[in-house]
Amino acid sequence: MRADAQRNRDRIVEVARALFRVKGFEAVSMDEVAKAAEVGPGTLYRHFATKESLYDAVLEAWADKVNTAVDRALTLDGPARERLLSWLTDYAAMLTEHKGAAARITAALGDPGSPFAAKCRTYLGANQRMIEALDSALRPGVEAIQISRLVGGVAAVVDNSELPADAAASMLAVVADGLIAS
Amino acid sequence: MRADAQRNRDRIVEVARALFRVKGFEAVSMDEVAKAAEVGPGTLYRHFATKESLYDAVLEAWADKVNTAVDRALTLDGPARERLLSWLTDYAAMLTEHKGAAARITAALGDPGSPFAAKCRTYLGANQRMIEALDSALRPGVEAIQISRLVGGVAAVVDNSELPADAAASMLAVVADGLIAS
DNA sequence: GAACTATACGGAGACACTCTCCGTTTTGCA
DNA sequence: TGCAAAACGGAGAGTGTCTCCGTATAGTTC
Repeated sequence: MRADAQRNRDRIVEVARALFRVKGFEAVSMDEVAKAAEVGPGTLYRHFATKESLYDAVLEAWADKVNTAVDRALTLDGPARERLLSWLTDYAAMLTEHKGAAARITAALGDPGSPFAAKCRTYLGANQRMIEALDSALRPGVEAIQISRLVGGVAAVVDNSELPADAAASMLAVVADGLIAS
Repeated sequence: MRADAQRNRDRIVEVARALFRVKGFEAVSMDEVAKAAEVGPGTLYRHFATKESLYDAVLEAWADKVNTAVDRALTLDGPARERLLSWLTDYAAMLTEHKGAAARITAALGDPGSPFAAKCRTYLGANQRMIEALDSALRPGVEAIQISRLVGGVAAVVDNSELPADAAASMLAVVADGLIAS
């Protein structure tokens, strides 16, 4: 890639990240991103064929955070319920970090053709590791995609309604209790 | 209201209901509704100032179904868990009946200014009746809005990803177990 | 049943948004 | 320095929501 192209691409992603984070996916127009990055719409669309693929690039650094968080959660001591709840809380917090991301990523969970497919694999893998670690403490037959969808659903509600952290926590507590074998 | 206006209004709602149910909220344009109802865009927008208010009118008959369903659920016998799960399943099914409705109604739960506010009150009331009926079988401190949000979140995920009924059932089972006092 | 007025109709179009085409400019290499 | 390939960016096509306003119609009054 030519130096000017690389510069423009980097600037677009940086500017778009700031806009998306604050205003959410829908509320940011591609023209707005192009203007803020001081490029023409044509340039923007050559780098990112659709608005979703731009969003995907914005979320790129994010998969790392998930893996770091699950590593941390796996090393914690304590009862299974506490460890699970701690992980689900971190997980939901990361999903709501960018407005609109939770619903989008969760909707893409079963769709390998989605632009967010790589993010989904990361999330599913993280939940799978958690399942294996907690093992017999969980209800039998629980799958990573179920956990991903449940927490994704909670995160999407929190995100859409802009709920405070304690509302999220009380919903996650219900989910965690439901996931623990009784 | 003049007779021709009433005729047009009725036809618009009828046509819009059919379109929304199949294609979902986003995929139906107001022009499309106007053409199908054989009125001009101006007429459509005089009756329904926004697309959301048209959707609200389409869902009008729906509140009755919720109240009927909760009445039925309250008369059932059996263990609390079964009764709760039966109600949550019905509730989720009604939310996913119209594509896109679950996320929209759930997002409006805490917003009295939303066009869906009346629907939200119906849902919250139904869950409140269920809470009172199950009483001590539920975890302490659970509120109608929590249940509404949890099930709304599950329904939105099911709707977005077009999941089969058994995927919905396994998620609702987790939620129901989490809601039952342990 | 004719005239009149308030009400409703409907199409042209303003505005916003996503995305494309193509003439112009810039870059990096020979 | 010259040149080909790559990238730029703006005009505009296509689609969507929603508005304005001249025209048509319903319902009332005589």
